[in-house]
Amino acid sequence: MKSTLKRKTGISPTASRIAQASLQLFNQQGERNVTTNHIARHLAMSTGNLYYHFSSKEDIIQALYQSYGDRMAWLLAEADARRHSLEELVVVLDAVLQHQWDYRFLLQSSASLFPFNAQLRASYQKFEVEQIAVGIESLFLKLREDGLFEGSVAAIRMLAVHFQLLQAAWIAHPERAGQSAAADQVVEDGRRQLLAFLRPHIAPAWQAAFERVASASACLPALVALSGRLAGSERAALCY
Amino acid sequence: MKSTLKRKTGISPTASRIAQASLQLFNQQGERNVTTNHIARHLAMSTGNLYYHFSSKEDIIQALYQSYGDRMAWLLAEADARRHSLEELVVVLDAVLQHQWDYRFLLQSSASLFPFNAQLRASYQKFEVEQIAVGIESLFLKLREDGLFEGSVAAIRMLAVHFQLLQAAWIAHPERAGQSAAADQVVEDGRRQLLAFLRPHIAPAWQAAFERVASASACLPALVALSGRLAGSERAALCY
Amino acid sequence: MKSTLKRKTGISPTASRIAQASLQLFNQQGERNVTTNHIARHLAMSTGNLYYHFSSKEDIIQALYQSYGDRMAWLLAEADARRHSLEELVVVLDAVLQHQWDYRFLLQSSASLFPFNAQLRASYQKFEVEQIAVGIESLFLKLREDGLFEGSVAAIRMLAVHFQLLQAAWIAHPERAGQSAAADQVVEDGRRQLLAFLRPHIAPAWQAAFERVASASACLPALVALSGRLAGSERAALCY
Amino acid sequence: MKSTLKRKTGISPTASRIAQASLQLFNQQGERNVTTNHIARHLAMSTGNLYYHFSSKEDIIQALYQSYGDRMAWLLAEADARRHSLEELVVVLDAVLQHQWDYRFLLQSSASLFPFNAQLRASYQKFEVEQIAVGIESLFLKLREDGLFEGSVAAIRMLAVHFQLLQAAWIAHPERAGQSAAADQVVEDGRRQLLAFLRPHIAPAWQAAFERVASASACLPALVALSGRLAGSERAALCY
DNA sequence: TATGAATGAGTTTTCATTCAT
DNA sequence: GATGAATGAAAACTCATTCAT
Repeated sequence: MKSTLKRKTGISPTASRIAQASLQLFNQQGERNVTTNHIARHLAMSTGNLYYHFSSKEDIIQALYQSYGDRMAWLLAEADARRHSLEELVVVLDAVLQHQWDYRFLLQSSASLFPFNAQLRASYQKFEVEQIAVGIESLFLKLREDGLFEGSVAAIRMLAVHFQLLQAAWIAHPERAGQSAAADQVVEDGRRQLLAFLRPHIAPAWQAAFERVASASACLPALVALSGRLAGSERAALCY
Repeated sequence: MKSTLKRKTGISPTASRIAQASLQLFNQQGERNVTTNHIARHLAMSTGNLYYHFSSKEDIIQALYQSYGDRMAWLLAEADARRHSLEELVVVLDAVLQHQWDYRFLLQSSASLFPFNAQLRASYQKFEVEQIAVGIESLFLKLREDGLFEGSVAAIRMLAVHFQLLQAAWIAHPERAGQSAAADQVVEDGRRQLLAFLRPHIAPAWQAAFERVASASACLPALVALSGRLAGSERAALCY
Repeated sequence: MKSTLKRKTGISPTASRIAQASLQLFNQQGERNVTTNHIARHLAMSTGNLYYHFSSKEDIIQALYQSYGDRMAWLLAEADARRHSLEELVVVLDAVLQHQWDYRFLLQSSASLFPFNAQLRASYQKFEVEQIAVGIESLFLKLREDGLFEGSVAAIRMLAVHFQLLQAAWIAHPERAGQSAAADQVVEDGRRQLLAFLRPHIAPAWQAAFERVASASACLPALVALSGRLAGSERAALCY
Repeated sequence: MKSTLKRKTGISPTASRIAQASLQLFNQQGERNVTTNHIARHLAMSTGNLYYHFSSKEDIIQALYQSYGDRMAWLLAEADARRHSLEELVVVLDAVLQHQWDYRFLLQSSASLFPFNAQLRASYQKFEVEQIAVGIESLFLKLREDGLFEGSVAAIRMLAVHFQLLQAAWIAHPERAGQSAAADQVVEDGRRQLLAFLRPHIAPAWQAAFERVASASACLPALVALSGRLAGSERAALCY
């Protein structure tokens, strides 16, 4: 698992550069406002070369979506593996928020990306709905069985849906809460808000532990170290 | 307050027809995929005439945003006025969800509309942040003072933010929750989910009343009548 | 029947100009080497305007094919109506050759136009195969019944096919016979060659008349007059 | 004279493979739709390598034209050598038709290949006009002197031209005669049609022999054997 | 010989906007 | 108010060809 932007093992470094630059520009200026010419020019590269590596603009977005979904699924699996430690769960939450922030153009323009784009819709079904949504629901239900959450199965299911919606909405519209776009701040505030959202559903037995974790700043050395393990080197390569 | 699509009192009926058709097409096909030529053709009208009434495509969106914000602010005032009756509050919630659904293209593509669009950004600041967000927060704090909500001021503030995010996310991405696009269903499910979201924060004294309202179907005659008063004639004019 | 380049009654003069210019450029330089930019520039017109009148380059070719087929079918009907006069038949033959010469790019590049072009293939089936080919066969069989041709039905059927192939081949590759591209010369030589091709199949009773017509030059006043009636004013508008 | 695709004796087998693949793809998909990248990919070869062996796409077509013309001239010489046996003449005719079918893209798109292509035009002059056309005319005139054809020198000259045009048209547009693209069928029907075309010009003394040959199927062992000698090994190398 | 990434001019097409009538 | 033809800049994408290795 080197770089999540590599679609297959051995993808060319140029394709990787194109994907990275596209991600950066899409995030900064909006996918709509970034043309293939912009991307190529940004990389001091000919359009022809860009199209040598990707068959279309859609193909680039598709590849980005792929790598977004891949890592998202992996993070979900991590959360599942670490679900007995609240501290580690929060670290994963941070990593998820950071990841969504890294690919925020997808969350911000997914609605405008979908109409009349069969391929992306298909990917969306596969990743977002079938994997991510199912994974989050499953995680929440397990946490309920572990005793973390109180409430009926139906209630926890709904909680999972709301959690996912809030997560995405937070990333897509941080400015709605009067937030400027400093990455770390978005992640930290996001964590705080999501934890606040979950608080009423935490079982009494866990509340003390929950408050301890919730009030801890992101800078605790242990968390940082763990976070490093999760989100480490490859992120540096992807995000501007 | 006849039609919320009129920018000023006495605006031409043609401009109104243009705005209505644009809203319909934007919602159905995505703003990105609807050209000014489409709109004009849809109205069996010349492009030139369209540009006689609106100075640009952006101007149309601006007008739609205006009318969206106007009614939104009015609904918020209604909620404030009716905040002593849970039944009526829910009616307003329905009206808000319906209104957001009517203008869903704004919620779905706001992120992709903003970059490099100073005017829209300004409107956004004015309406969404200064009015709507402030209004919701203020409403929630008043409801807290009325005894409906339990929690610290900070907690209720956060609740208001989450409430607004969830509302918007629910409208913008109904498919994320496996929801098909049947308007009435979206509204009804949205109400149910938002109430479920609020439930943990309802003070014990109100819980019985809350459950009564939450379990009531949308078809209770009284509610319908009230809803009619709220969402009445102008909606018929706007929505196909 | 004003101009065969008008697809419907009342087509805009600009669309007509585009079609005419395209026909001229396609004939002169080959469809392959003529871009929509060339056409627009040739008419001192913006590309956008060209695409306002035709939805694609294919659409232009389609329109040309349409008008080619329309007039071709009409000429065939004329031939049928005049089949009792050899003189008049020859006049129609001239008109057909002239018409094919006017649209020679179609005959020259039909093979390269077809692959992967469903619409044109369909038009081709409709016009060339179902109308023209059937029409020529039917004409030849009637002429056989009139006593002009000798031979079995099968033989005359084959004669009709060969006649059509020769006609097209003559227009498509006049240079193959060492012919320069002077329009009138192509037509006159084509007529002579096609008549020579038919000669062996003429029944003895008609041979004297046939030779008289075959040896007559194209300039006989009567023929010219008749030809004028057939191929008259609209040709001037179409062909450079 | 090993492979007609070798431009000089001893040309590299790679160049040969390129020419063969190009021929195949041009025939199947039309020269217009086959890019040099297609050809290279089809051969699992790099573009660079293709351009090492041929200086341009035109160069490939040129080479194909060369080998087409070479074999055509050779077949014509064969026809001349065998002109005293009708049976053998027909075998040569079959070989010619097969050869033209093997290179049908040239006949189908010659018109669209010529404009602005000086080299090809030159080749065309050299092969088609100076050699093939002259050769066919000379053959027909000799056959006239041998007593096979009746008619004036001028008439036989015209017959030769028509024969060549029909041959090419038959190959270039088999669909024009409602013919599907099965190679053997095209050849067989072509022979039948061309013989029917010649029939009226056969001198009475030869008619019995002519009918015998014309009605013989292509499968007579002797013919097949002879055909093998004519069209043998090199065809296997050229055609997919 | 061979590779394959890179080039760049060109192609079709789109669309917000203008303008003469 | 209304028409609709016209504009032009820019978008996505293609492809013959080159070049460093």
